[in-house]
Amino acid sequence: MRQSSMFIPTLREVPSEAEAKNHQLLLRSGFIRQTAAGIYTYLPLGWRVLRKIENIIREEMEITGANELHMPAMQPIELLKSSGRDALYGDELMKLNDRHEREFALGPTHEEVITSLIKSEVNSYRQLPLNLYQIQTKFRDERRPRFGLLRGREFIMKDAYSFNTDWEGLDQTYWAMFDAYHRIFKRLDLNYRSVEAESGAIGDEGGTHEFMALADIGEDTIVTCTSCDYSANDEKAEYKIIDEIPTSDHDSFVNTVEKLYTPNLKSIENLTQDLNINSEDLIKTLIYFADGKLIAVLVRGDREVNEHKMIHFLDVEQIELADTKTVEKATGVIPGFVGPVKLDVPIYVDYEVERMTSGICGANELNYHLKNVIPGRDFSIENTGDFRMVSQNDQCPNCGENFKFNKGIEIGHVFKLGTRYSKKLDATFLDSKGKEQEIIMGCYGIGVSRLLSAIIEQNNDHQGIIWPKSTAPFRVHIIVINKKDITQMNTANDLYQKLSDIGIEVLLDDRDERPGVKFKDADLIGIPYRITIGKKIKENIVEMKVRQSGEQHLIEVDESLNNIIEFIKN
RNA sequence: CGGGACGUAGCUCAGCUUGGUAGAGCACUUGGUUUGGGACCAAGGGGUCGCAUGUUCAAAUCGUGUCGUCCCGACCA
Repeated sequence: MRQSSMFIPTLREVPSEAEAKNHQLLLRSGFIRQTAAGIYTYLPLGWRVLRKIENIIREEMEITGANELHMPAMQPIELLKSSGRDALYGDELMKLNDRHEREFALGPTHEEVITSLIKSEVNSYRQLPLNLYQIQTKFRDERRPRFGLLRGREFIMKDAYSFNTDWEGLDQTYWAMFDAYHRIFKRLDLNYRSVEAESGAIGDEGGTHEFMALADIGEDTIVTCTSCDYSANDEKAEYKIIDEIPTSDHDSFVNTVEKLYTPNLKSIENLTQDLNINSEDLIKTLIYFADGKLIAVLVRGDREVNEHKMIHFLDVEQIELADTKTVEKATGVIPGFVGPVKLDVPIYVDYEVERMTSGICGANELNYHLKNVIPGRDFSIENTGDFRMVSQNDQCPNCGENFKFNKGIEIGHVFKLGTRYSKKLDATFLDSKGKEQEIIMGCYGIGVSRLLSAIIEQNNDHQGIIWPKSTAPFRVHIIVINKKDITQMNTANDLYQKLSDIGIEVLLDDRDERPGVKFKDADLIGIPYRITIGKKIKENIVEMKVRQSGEQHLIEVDESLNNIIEFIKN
């Protein structure tokens, strides 16, 4: 491709709308432009890279036996109602009406569409298993679109759906897809991890893994063991439960409960400072709505509640922190002074609190806390479990070694759905004995447009993007220093033609620009190999520079083709 | 959805405090000189200052509202 005829609007300055590195570079190097918050146009270079990513995905999907199809972005709302997901997604669904005032939604994913298709087309176990996928635009009206392509409201996703007759079959498909994802992300040269995960609004019945590209900008935290191969999203992460919880308040268990005057000390921080105590000696009481019902969750003062663990333990759909008014009504006091003693709300006690010898908690009375409160004696420890987030000092649940924490960008997610959707949509088949069974499903997503951001986030320097070979928009960038110099231009054209003939993608900078401009743009765009044709052409020499390492080579024109090919191959 | 910031030329920003006919750099057009790391000279084009409304003789500037964009948090694949 000749650069003079390609639309690559590079920017000298960083647009004020972009904060994240990958977003700045995508805009500056002319890969994307913003149309609205979280909605982008992919310019020629950006689209080229997206197609490369898609093709790698396609190749690996075909290996697993998945077939590509294409579903509509627009879905009748009834379809989403049938699974209950219209309510679950709520305002995140992009809705619209047709001329007959029929309501539609722009698909956030396609479980319902494909399940209803399979329901009408598949009747027999002989037609299964099936694995179908598409690469398509998805819509989610995010509360807060962020970081360019990382969290968009319109984005490109590869979504696959598998249909099996039994759980063993699903297991096979699931791990085949899991392996395919590893191959895909390796081919994309990403630094990533696969982790145990929570399933969110998609839902699962048999487990789920996420694939996380490591990056400080990532919105998720992943926990990995420093010794064994345990790794999990911190939403999911477990830890080794320790029986002995030391409490600094040693002799308190012999004492009776004592009331403390704590005016305006609402936060853990206030309390620890003012009373000169450790946050580990505090019992934090949080009032939640669990599917509309009020509950109280107790964790140690230095811990955070893990709402996902609560959802699983209580077997509910949703859990949400109660507002101040509700808390006041239920406990008689505002948040900050709530405690478990004589509390008229079901109490769920984290293991760690259960093991405390005694603690300090809210008194359910304004400006008062209670001291020497003993779990089991002063409040019920009937319902106990692991209800908290992991922390830096926790140990691996498998081997007991220390954890390492990283930030990650979720680039892929695989789910064992089981019968979650087939049950609700009544997608069944007749087994070999003529008995009606629900189809066992799995689904598998990759955030395609998000990958563009993730790759750049991991591959850049102060000059611009450094594309890995697998996804670079072109393999070689030829720069002609002076296009009016006939020898330079002829050599460039010749080399361009020869490389193109053997299938190497070349961008030829034949623009009438000064050398500095061309060099800056080349570094910004980040094509792996740059060949400069300039004044050394008089000595029959061209230059090659590797974007990644910065190393340079002088090459004789006559040998250039072979040398370049030799070099590019590795 | 809570908190905060910003909106002036295609881009980056100044002007606003103290109201008085809208600026710079880059980009763009034309001509010329240049050509190995974002050139130089000369001459140009381009903005109802996000929108609405109020105050005022007069609003980019002050007030109110609204829309948009970004950041932090909450939430979420």
